[in-house]
Amino acid sequence: MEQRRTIAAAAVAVIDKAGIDGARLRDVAAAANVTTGAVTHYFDGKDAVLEAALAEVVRRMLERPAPATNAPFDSASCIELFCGYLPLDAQGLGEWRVWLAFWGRAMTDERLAAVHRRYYEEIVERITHRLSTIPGAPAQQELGIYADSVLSAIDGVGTRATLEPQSWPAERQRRTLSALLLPLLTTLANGTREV
Amino acid sequence: MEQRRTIAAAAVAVIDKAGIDGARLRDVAAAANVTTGAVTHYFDGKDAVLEAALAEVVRRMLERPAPATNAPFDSASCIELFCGYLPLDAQGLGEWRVWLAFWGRAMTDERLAAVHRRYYEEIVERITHRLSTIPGAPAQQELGIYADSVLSAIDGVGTRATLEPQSWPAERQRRTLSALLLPLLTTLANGTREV
Amino acid sequence: MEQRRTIAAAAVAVIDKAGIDGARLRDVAAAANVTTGAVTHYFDGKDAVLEAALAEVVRRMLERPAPATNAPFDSASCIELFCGYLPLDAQGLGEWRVWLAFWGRAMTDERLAAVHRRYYEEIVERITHRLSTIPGAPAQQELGIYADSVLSAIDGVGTRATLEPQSWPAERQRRTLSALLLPLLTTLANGTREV
Amino acid sequence: MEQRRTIAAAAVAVIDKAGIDGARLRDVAAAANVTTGAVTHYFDGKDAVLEAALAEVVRRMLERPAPATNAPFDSASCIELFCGYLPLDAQGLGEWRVWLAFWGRAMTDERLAAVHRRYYEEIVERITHRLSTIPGAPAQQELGIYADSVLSAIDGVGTRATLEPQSWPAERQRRTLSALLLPLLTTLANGTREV
DNA sequence: TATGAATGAGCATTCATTCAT
DNA sequence: AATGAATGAATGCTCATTCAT
Repeated sequence: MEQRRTIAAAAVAVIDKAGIDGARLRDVAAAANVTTGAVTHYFDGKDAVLEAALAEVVRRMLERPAPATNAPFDSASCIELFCGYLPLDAQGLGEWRVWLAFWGRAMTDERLAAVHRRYYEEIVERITHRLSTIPGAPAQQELGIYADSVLSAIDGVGTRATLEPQSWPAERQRRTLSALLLPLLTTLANGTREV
Repeated sequence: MEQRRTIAAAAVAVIDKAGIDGARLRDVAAAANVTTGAVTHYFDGKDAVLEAALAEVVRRMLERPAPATNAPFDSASCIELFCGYLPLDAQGLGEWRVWLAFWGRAMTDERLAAVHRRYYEEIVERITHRLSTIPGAPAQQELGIYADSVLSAIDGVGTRATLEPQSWPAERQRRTLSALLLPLLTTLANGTREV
Repeated sequence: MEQRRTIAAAAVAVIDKAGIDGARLRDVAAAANVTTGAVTHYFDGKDAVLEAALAEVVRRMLERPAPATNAPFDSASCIELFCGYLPLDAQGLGEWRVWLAFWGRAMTDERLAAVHRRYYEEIVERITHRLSTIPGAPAQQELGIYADSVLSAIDGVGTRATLEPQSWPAERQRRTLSALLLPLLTTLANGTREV
Repeated sequence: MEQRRTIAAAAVAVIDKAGIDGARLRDVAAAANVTTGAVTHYFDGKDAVLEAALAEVVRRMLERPAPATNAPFDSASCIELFCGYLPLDAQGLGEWRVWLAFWGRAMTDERLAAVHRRYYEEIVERITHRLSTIPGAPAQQELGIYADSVLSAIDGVGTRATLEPQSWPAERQRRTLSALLLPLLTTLANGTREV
């Protein structure tokens, strides 16, 4: 149903503004221009709305970055690709805020944790695929540790930038992620694997 | 008052178990072996209790890692030092769980955000100090970008390990952080700065 | 309309299963294989559906017992006739369950109370008619007290059997009703009236 | 706690007036001169309040009738004792209204059903004890069927009188119960057992 | 200092009812 | 005649907070 998507999007907006704790179903309904009854008509309850909101954010985060090109490998453009996952603009920041707000809940809510795991699997796969285009890169299987590293770098920078957005403009995020990944990619490209 | 500390510690335990949303003041009181009245006697309200709980976790996280030695620089031991901030054991995981649970709230609660910022400043200072012991390291001022990188790496790995503890035993955390930081430290030690 | 009857029957089934409080119009609609809109199309509201359900049960209860025969009076067969009103089998129990569920509502709902009264009038009349076949029975008018007695006996046994169906198989119901009515009928047949 | 009893009594009053369906926790609280919070402070929820209300009514019903005397057996006074269980006055009617309102719920609520069963056991025991004082009465064990009969008679008359209080003044209830029980007691006293 | 009974505003949730199709 | 999405008032329940002791 189209309304489900609308309500989920409204929930994302409300969580972005008020946090998960401050997100009331009434506000979600108002943001979606429907009544509270409509919300519970489309969802089994608040938890279901929250889960849909998380899924909505995940969907957006996955749609955002430019798809991997077939151009020959280049460290700078590779890093730029990874920067696409960072909260560089207002929209990205909004998504990260909601995404990060769910972490606290995912620890005590198995359904949310499951959505999380699925998202990370997808992201890791994408990163792995990208890294596999590096000339001299190790076998797909061995790339896992590097994909984990890249994802951790993105998460670390993204987290900091989300929690202190004033101090972390896009440029600082890019610089920090580059500082972390450039040596890694160089090492990887040189075939020097000494983990 | 000693009781304040007791209650804050109890709050940490409750949040670890039930999450911030599931943390009721009654449970905190019960965990501290006091009455609800005692809690509101020592604190102005729930937010104050939460803030104290966050401060308690921060205190523990800062006390945990071994202090920087004056031994000559060594990449492996330097990384091992940073690993000390990761959720390698049950206790560390408990702290990270609470710490991470607060991120969602810090985005909409300025007081919590302030505690956060202060903690990061302290951590960044420590990391910077450690990096400054690297032979051929750039000036203290220029080290900021590297300190940010190291902290982001720790946060990224720690976050993932906290959210998927089953899949992230200590060894995997160490390996991933090493993969990220070893090339960085090597670059830094070589004096090659090309960010 | 035939649909009214279908919906009323569905309501009876739902009330039997979930009780009056647990009977939702949605479930009634589902049980009747129609939509909620159809229910409110044929009835003015929930109360009207409930009233129709009660009427349906009353209709069934009146249809159940064998019609009085013209055979010469016989205490045993007379009692057996009255036993026909008891919840002796699964179907009868289902009717009694719904019937009894309505008593609670009838006390605060005049419309339901009216259906009740009409049903009792009909039953009393039937019982009176049956008693009037007893040789030496008093005048129709005086029989009222005995009809009330018989009806009370039936209600008392039926109530208990409905509330504790496990402990009240058909045989126990018959035995109890017989113990109550046999002395009464004997007294009546002897013309000894000393109320 | 004394308050539990107060609230339970208030619940009985509300149910008497509005029925179980119309009994809102807010009204119960108001009737008890406490807030809704106090109600849920003393009870786990609405069901618990209802259960307590039922228990309160049962307690009252058991306290009402005069205790069996040791006077020599007398049919009239024995019946008068049983009449003590009928809704002869306003207070008794109120208790019966609530008691009867619960029947509908007891069929789908095991906890309420359990309270019911316990009450009936107690009543049956009392009646059995009373019947055992009849000269020439059968053994205690055999009295069960008669106790069931007496209880059914009381329930039948009480039910009718509760549902149609206008038509069933005390006198009519007494007369009907007498008509039912006098032949039974006579039969019993004569030692003629032919059930 | 400390208690814990009591408060009551705020919330999700239920469900009969409506109405455009 | 029939649909079923949408409504929104009504209600139970939670829980931080208060206050008399």
